[in-house]
Amino acid sequence: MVATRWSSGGQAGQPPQQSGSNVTMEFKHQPTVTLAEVAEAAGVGESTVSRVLRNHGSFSGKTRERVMAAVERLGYVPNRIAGTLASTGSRLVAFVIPSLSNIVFPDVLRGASAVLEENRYQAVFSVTDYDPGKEEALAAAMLAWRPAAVMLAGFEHTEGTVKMLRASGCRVVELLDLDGDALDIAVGFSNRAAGRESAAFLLKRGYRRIGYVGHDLKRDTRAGKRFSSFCETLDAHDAPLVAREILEGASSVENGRLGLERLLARTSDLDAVYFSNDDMALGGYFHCLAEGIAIPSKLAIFGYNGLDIGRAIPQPLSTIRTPRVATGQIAAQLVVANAPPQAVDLGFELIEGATA
Amino acid sequence: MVATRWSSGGQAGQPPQQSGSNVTMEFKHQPTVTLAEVAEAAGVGESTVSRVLRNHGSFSGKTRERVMAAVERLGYVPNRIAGTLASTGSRLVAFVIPSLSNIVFPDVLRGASAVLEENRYQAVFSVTDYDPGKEEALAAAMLAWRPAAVMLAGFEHTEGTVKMLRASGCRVVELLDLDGDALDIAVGFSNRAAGRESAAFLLKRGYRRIGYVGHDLKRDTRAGKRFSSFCETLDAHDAPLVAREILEGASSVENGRLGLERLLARTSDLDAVYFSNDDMALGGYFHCLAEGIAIPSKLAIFGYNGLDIGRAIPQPLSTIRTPRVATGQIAAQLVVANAPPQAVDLGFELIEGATA
DNA sequence: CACCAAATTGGTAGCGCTGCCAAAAAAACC
DNA sequence: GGTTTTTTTGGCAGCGCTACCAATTTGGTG
Repeated sequence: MVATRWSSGGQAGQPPQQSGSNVTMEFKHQPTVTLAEVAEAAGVGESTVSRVLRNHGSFSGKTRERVMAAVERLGYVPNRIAGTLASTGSRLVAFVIPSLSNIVFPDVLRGASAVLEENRYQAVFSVTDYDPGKEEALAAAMLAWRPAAVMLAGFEHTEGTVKMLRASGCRVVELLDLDGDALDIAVGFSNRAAGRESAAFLLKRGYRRIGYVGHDLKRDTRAGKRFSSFCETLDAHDAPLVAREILEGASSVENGRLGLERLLARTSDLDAVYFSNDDMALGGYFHCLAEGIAIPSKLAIFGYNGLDIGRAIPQPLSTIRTPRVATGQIAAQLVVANAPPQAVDLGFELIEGATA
Repeated sequence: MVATRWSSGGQAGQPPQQSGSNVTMEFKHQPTVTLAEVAEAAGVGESTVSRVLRNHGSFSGKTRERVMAAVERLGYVPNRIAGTLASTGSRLVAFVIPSLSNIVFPDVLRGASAVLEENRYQAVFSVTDYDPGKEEALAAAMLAWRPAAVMLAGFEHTEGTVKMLRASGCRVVELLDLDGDALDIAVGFSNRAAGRESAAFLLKRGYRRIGYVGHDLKRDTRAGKRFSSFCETLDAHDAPLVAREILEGASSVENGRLGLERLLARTSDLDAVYFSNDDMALGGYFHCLAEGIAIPSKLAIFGYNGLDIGRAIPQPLSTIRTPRVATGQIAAQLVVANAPPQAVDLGFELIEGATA
């Protein structure tokens, strides 16, 4: 694998080049049409226009027509900033997520975004990189937009974050975890149960010398919960974890591959390895493919997440499939409906696959 | 691969269950602290508080302390909705993206989000599902938030979208494409060049009987551009495309696998296959693994995107690596700097890999 | 045609903050 | 000490819209 060359003119990081065209175009905001102007043009009052546009309150058919005509003619676009300020409660929903590299979060956003768009809500987001301090800062910044709800990953937040969210008066949804006390609404599944069932499955299949390959557990606390209950279950069945390899940094296929390589270098007689998630597990799978390690006869592999790609490899990956998109959907539905505080358990599905 | 059971209490899709706890908690917005209250508490004027908080204009050290103390004591959180309305120009940046399933877009968001957060901008997004009509509707909804900029994928938009964006007066950034006329700013690379170079590479390697497996081209116009210039290049070298298999729906590993299977069923004597992207190519790769088709001696595989996973499989995938994160970063930087209209070519990198 | 209820409509006070301007206080200077 | 500058301050008019309320029109009734 060789990087041959960079192509097509510009190089990344170079000062941007300008296209030949219109360099002197608009730079500042041009005067924008307001509700008052529409009202004037339509020959009606401001509140009437507002009512027509929101289809709220009563107005006659011909008033409606005149207003819509004026809106069309002037190219009016309502200003939701002003609307939100004037009314009570915004239609913004804030997502404070750990990462966009881990497909889990785009999946959640995808589910939520579909529901929110249908209900004319707007999603805003920021990324914490799994840093609780950054989470606090970003949550604070989010609250400044007075969202209808803030959605966060899991239950582990700084005191400051919790205090702020409590005081904010907006809905709080904690996602993808159920092992802990919810601030308001929680939607997800139990990571402890997932760890437990993964262990139980491997034991049931007769594996006894089990190892673990994972990524940074202090940051990804949900992975940490899976791992600890996985170990507890092994202990309870008298087959304690034989070896572990924890890699710095985020989960990735490459880290999974590297992790398994290192683990086996130290402890070669394992019969199964539990990975912190499917990305890592795929790395392990590829390592075995490349090294000619027979799966699952020589070594079994078990992941977590149930990514689609796990079903497309020659031997379907044994894993636990989590309802990530549904988590986003349900969370959004509850927010839209202003549902009472509750914890919703979406469960998960154990996929037996062919690797364990 | 068998789905054994759903676990841990709840079932997905079932009516949400309530946790035993506090069902009667807060439902409506609690009174929130305003700037005026802080001013009162600190014994200064409103504008003074505003100046201190934004660190703008002048004020004495002790005034600053008193204000900050009051802010702390009351737990004041500035209201950016009001702030934005009162000032000129918002710090919202709107992303109207085709998909969150295709990793390309989370990658772009990731790059952009980092830069935006540093500059105290806020990202908002919505997802079009590659539907130009939906793009128009969502762009309109976005403009209602009076963003500083709207970021879209590519150049193919409806007339209505273009008109609206032009009239909006806000900055427009078109991402991931360079083959067309930009409305304002464009950041990306040439998909046509990518298609051309992919073809040139395969030809240079001596492949002559080349096929294509792709996903829905009408929707993903950038993939369409790559494909058409790929074909033109083959034609120009007297080795026209031998066969193609276009699958409905989004790109996925499974579709790639299925596509190659179908393609080979019809045309078995190909020596190389070009895929619409790496997801599809990985599917093809796995198909070959499963069927024992030797790569690249019996069949070569070439992708597009340069996903990390392509480097972790036993034979690194031959592909073109695109600067997705950088695209987001540069785009965000240009917006933050209010740069003049321009087209920035970030180029791409051809990875020779081991599959072609 | 007078009279009352229902359906429409317009006026206007904010929503919480910023930007401008003039007033007040502090510092510098003669 | 008296000015002139410079630095700090507070007041207040909006930003564009919604919510409330009162005014007006419409429609029906007796």
